[in-house]
Amino acid sequence: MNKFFATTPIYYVNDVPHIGHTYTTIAADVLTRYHHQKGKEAQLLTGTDEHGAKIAEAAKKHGEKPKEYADKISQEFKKTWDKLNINYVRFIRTTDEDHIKIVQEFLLKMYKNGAVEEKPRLYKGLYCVPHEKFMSKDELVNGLCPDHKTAPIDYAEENYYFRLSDYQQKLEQLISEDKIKVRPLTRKNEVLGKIRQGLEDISISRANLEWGIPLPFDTSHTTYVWIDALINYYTYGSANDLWPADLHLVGKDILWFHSVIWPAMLLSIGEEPPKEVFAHGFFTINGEKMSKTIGNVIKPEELINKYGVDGTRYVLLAAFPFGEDGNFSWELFDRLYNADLANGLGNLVARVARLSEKSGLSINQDMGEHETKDFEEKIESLDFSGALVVANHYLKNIDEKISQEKPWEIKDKDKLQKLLTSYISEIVKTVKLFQPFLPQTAENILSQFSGSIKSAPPLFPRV
RNA sequence: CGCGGGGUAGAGCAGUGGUAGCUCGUCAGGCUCAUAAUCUGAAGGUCGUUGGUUCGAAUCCAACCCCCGCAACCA
Repeated sequence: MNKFFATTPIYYVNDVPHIGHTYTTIAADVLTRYHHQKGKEAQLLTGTDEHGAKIAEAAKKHGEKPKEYADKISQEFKKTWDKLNINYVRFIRTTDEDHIKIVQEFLLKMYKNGAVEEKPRLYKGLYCVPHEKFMSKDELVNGLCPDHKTAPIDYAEENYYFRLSDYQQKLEQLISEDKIKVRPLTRKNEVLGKIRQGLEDISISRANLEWGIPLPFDTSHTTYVWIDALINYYTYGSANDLWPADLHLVGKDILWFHSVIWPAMLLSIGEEPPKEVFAHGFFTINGEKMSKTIGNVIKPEELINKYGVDGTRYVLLAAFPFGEDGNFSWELFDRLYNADLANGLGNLVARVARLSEKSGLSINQDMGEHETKDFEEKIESLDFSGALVVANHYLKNIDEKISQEKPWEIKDKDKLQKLLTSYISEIVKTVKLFQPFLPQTAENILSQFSGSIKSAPPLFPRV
């Protein structure tokens, strides 16, 4: 029980990383680091999702093979996470050999257990390629897909179906009893409501698409990309004795796949469903939906350039309650960065370091840790912004105490050093709370406050 | 009548029956160790609207208005 296995979604390589991917990944990393700090064997899995018609098409447009194209974009994600100090245990790709093998084993089990219909069904209809799904006539506007403004193609193909409807009762029970914890609660209710409206069997294969994993029981079909993608968690988890996953962190758009379809797939092969699925909110950008068409997509580099790696990690999680939508604006993020990091933590460290340096203080003892249930409860329920409010209160208290005690007026060296040591003790304890959020900064501060203390350049220059 | 969430100070939020709170911003004052920082204090809200229950409602009930999610390039 002493493990914590968390996942981010694996990101689809039709798009380079943006603030949304970054948000999910940082949250997952913070939580994993927190559990690690608590002494658990905590592991974070992330990666990229690379199959499907959309990728095949995008590659073609660039005059590349799908794999070459996927390699390139996948690399972008990996580079971004490395830059952001994401401590993943593995960067999994759906084109990895072990994944392909596990997908095939998984599907074969499903098939043998009768969870997949023996024969494919013929499906005729209008197919929207960018959507990768069939569309009904009344979804179309003037014969075009309302989202993509393209005409769907007449299409008939045979698909294998997963008997999802068989799991309706079981899923309803597991979710309502929190055996599969779906969070936040509003999402749980939403999912339950939708389940009660009835589950339909779903297609899990494509007949005319080469860029995918062949079905083990009918190699003329490839695995539908979503099915392939979900299994990634199990590819790593099962091979490393980590299953079931403790947490799938997802965006609210893909909650259904993770809380319903994926658990049903696992049940169909006799495996345990994930313990928790948490869906966080989305960003709007200055009040508008973030979209490539509007062109208001925020890239992680823009954030890093302005706030630094730790600043970016902090500001994203501190800005809004996790789980709800938040409206991004540079003004808001600037304010938050200046108030909490530059004026708060950064300045406090600077003022105490300077006073300590002047008095020739040297620290050689372990400062211990805060006992703070409040903080723990918040972070363990993924209330990151709430947890940070708690941590910032500690800092505020130290600032107040310094202003009251006026150490700069104290001439008696022993008395002064005793005071300073008490400040440092409080700072160090608090910094440990910040550590999962600000791993590099925390390390810097901890080393600055051990041994003979020196002033240092600002940790967080004002923006 | 598909299901659900929400509307509280300039901003972001907390507050589920008992004199409206937090963080930021604004204004005034103090301090000088510090990143024009920090500390103290103040201003600022008829808690979406209307009606009801109650000794008492942001909090319960009803109706209405407005935003949003499930529901559609995408986290």
